[in-house]
Amino acid sequence: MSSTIDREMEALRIALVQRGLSVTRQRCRIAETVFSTHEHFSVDDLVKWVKKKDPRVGRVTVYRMLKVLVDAGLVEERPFRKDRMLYEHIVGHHHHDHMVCVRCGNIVEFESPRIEEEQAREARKHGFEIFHHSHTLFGHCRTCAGGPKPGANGRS
Amino acid sequence: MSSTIDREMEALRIALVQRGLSVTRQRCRIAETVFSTHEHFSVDDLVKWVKKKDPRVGRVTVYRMLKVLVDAGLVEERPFRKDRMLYEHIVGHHHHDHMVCVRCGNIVEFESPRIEEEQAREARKHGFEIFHHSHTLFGHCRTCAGGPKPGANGRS
DNA sequence: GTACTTGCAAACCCTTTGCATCTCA
DNA sequence: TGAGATGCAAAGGGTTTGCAAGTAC
Repeated sequence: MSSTIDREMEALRIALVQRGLSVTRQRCRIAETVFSTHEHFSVDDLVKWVKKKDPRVGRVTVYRMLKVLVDAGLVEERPFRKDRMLYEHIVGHHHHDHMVCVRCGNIVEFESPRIEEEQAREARKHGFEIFHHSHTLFGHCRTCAGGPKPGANGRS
Repeated sequence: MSSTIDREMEALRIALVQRGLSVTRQRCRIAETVFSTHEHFSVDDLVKWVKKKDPRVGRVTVYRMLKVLVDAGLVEERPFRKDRMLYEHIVGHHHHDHMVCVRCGNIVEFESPRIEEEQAREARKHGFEIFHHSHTLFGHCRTCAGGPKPGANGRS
């Protein structure tokens, strides 16, 4: 199982070298931490996790390392919240989109090849060249929507 | 033509009264300004436009009024930029999504009933109740992509 | 006249930057 | 050893809040 992380750490080292950046203790700790999570996290979350392993890693370094990880395509930004940026560790090239529960904050992932196709068609139609996209549904998850609802078709 | 704005101002007054809020000079100036634009704007843009009409309207009131307008469904937030929030005046119930050019900042609007359907199907599948969604493509617009590209099929 | 609104300034909070010290290569 | 990395503290920049003065109704 840890071989997945090993492979990702190898990809990281390559990414660093390609950019002329050094492989430092801090960068490795941060990357390891990111690679071992599959939740959406804030900078603050990441700082806490990393500091638990090694208190000698500073918040500023985490910010700077996240930029590198995003640039290398190992992490993606998720602008789900207006007060802070969230990040997600990207494994391989498996793409998915999100449904965010505005009540409990739960995040459900989904993927739809049909949407992707249709989206590509729309882009072509407008002469637009897609680099990446963000498709997010906001509402209530099964739990939050299901609670106080007998047979009705509720809406806030 | 201005009857459209008149109708929207009427809707605004109703929205205010329903919320137990007063119809003040500032709120009217801000709403008029929002209703007469169809571009995506930042708080700063709006403050400038409103102050041009009436310098006695403060930035804080604009922030507060935008919250009311969003809550009333007359304006929507567009989290296209990480450094500041953008807003858009919603006319009627005509929904559309966006393609944002990361080079020139140009915003192209598109709509696809097929995507909407597929999206609703995905939500149903996960027991998710959609309130609103955000679907944004980031890349190069026709102009920016068309420049230095002979026949290639570029991707970042 | 009273309760709500406004707007200034200051506070907040996330993020970035300046700079002296430290570390990788 | 030297260029690059780190981390502290402070600055930056958008957004929110406290509060006294002003306004709608």
